[in-house]
Amino acid sequence: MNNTNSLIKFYNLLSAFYGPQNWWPAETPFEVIIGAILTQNTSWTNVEKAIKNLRKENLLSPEKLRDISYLQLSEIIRPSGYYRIKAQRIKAFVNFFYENYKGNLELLKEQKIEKIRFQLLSIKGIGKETADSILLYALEKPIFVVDIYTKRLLSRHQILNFKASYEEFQALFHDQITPDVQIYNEYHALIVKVGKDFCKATPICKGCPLENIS
DNA sequence: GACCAGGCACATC
DNA sequence: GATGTGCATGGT
Repeated sequence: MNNTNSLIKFYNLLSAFYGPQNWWPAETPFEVIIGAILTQNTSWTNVEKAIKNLRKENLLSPEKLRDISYLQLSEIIRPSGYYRIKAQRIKAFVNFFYENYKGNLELLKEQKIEKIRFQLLSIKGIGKETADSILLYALEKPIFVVDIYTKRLLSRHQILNFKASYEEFQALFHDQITPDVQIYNEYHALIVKVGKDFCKATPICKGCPLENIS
């Protein structure tokens, strides 16, 4: 199969099989950012417990997270795992957010995508996937999010070696799919969905909508 | 009890 | 640049 067409074919098959994913599962863009940090190497069900705790304590705002102590925050997000380090990371983001943008998402959103990405990556605890998740799902910028499922899926379909760089995976999507926030949103969500169903660390290819491709 | 989950930073070679 | 390790809870 021609790789130029395969990513589009994958998308069409996944979209037909699963339908709309309605991502990101959050009530506000700010909540997306917090969720993006909490879900690092962590199952979403655990993140949900932490988000639920935050909501119960009415902490899902920049001001509240700025003012709460690190120790209290870490206990509240404990169910998400890595809770001490994640509390630091949330604090680091919120500090950056106030120092540079007064805690105002609209101000952040006005900036150029390259500038935002560079600034996010300079925050300790925010790497490429988290930065791109924030850009796409919270700030609605057309950038593709590469995650473990993306690497498994494309490597298993012989499109790219699993050990290829984040940028190489991302470039495939950017080159082969016209940048579009809604399409990138849906595609990444579909990859996570099919990944959870079929493309785990030990894959189950039987029944996968992409089972018979290439 | 082992394995896995929507990463990242840091040490070492 | 590549590889190894710590970080941690909760579901299967």
